[in-house]
Amino acid sequence: MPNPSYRVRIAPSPTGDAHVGHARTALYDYILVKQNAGTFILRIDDTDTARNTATSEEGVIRGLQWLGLDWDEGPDKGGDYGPYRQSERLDTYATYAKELLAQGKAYFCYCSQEELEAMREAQLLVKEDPKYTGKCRHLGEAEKYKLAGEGRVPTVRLAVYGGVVGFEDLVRGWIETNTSLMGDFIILKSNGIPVYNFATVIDDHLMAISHVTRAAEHIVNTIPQVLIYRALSWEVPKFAHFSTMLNEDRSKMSKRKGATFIGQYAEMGYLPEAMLNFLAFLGWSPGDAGDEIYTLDELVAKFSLEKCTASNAIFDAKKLDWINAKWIRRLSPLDLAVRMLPFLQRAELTGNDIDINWLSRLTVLVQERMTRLDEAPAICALFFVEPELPYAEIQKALGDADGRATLSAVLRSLIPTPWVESEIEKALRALQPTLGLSTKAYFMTLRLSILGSAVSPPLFASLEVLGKERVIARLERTLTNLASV
RNA sequence: GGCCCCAUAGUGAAGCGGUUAACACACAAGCCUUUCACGCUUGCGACGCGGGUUCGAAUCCCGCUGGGGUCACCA
Repeated sequence: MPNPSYRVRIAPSPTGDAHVGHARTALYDYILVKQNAGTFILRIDDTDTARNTATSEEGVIRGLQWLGLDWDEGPDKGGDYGPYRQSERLDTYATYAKELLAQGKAYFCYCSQEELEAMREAQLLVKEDPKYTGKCRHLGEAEKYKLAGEGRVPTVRLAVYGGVVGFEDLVRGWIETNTSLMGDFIILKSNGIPVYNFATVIDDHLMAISHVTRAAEHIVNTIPQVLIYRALSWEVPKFAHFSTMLNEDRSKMSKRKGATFIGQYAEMGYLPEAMLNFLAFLGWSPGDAGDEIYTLDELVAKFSLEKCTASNAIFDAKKLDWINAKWIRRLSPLDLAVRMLPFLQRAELTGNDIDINWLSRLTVLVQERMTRLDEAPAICALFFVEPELPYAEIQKALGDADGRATLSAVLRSLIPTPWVESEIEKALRALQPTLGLSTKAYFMTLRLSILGSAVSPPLFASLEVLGKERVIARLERTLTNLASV
């Protein structure tokens, strides 16, 4: 049942490119929204002034756009709940911090970083779990005045009173912990900028987010967030924490080990359709038997949070390859040609002046032979540049047969042949019985002599696409060189 | 180390107290075939360990082990 009150957000921090983990969360968000005729929101969580970069916001946006996961509200689109960049909402956070301060639910903390570090070390020394002692919680006005007079700029901490606090997770069930294990935590840094947990709560509430979806590493953040919701007397949204994606060695996916940014996958020649398909099945499955090739629409039809797994999943590049190959085969030749073109251009096999219809004909020949777009240059090269012809191999394929005579006959038969696959095949087959070569040896000789390799797309169709002139030229080249061997 | 999450073949997973423990990728073999690839068929291969509960546990409970996360004026 569609429910327009579904408001789901993806909230990346612009400290890098779009990560594959973000991509999967965004995909699930997108699906949830589509299923419920809801609203998908992009919010930029840029409260980390030290690590933000302007270009990474663009990178994140570009990545999501490449995947085709379009949002309804965001910094680039506007919306009724803006601004959508946390750095532009600082006054809002300050307002709520003041409210909590006024109610005595939060307080100023004048401790310096050095003092905090010293406290931590002292606690560690006596084997206590380090947590803020609450030293500044009950400071009198005079003391505050004095500390401020020393030039100390305070942070704001939320007073935590202990007790068991929990929340319902849509993929994991009830999760709780004893908050007496945590100290009063900072909600506003001394520079006036809120800490992630505080800003997130304020924004999720003000933006009327119904479902807070994110990766499992945020589970521990949820408890302090629940505390903030309570302090503000706000209702908590629904939470869903998805499994962590791991490298093949079971470590967390990181930039150091293989590709983690979706831009990298685009460059390697993965299709966005394949990427989405693959990511969807990492941490979720429809629960029925059958192949796992799904379009976005099919995912929207089948997905449910209840079927998400809570256990970590290893990012299996081999399976991604298989899905990508499947998707490449699903594209129309023209579509594939258009997508292959940038890879051919990057390899300098062609420029912009290429005939896309001719490329489509070539595409048909290589479509079933590619798992990634970046293989296109290697597979297609023989149609663009003159290959080295492997004379020794040709000689070997010929065996005892006379190479000169054989190729001359082929040349004579091909020159008058109308240049379409069926005619080429007819002519070439008709010639075979007169040559005293086995079918295998005959076609291998032709393949090596014209296509330059024992491994190639189908012979007759390749000749057609190559064009009569180039075929004749290559045969003549072989003929000359064989003669001189 | 404390706290939290997780645990079915190499990988992704189905399973929800009684099954010959699905399916998909990978791997192996065969078929198809003028090469490669596609496709098809078959095969290999799993409930981490130990206690309970029960007539009966992959399924429920406890412990252990293992993996992951998190312990910041990062998000």
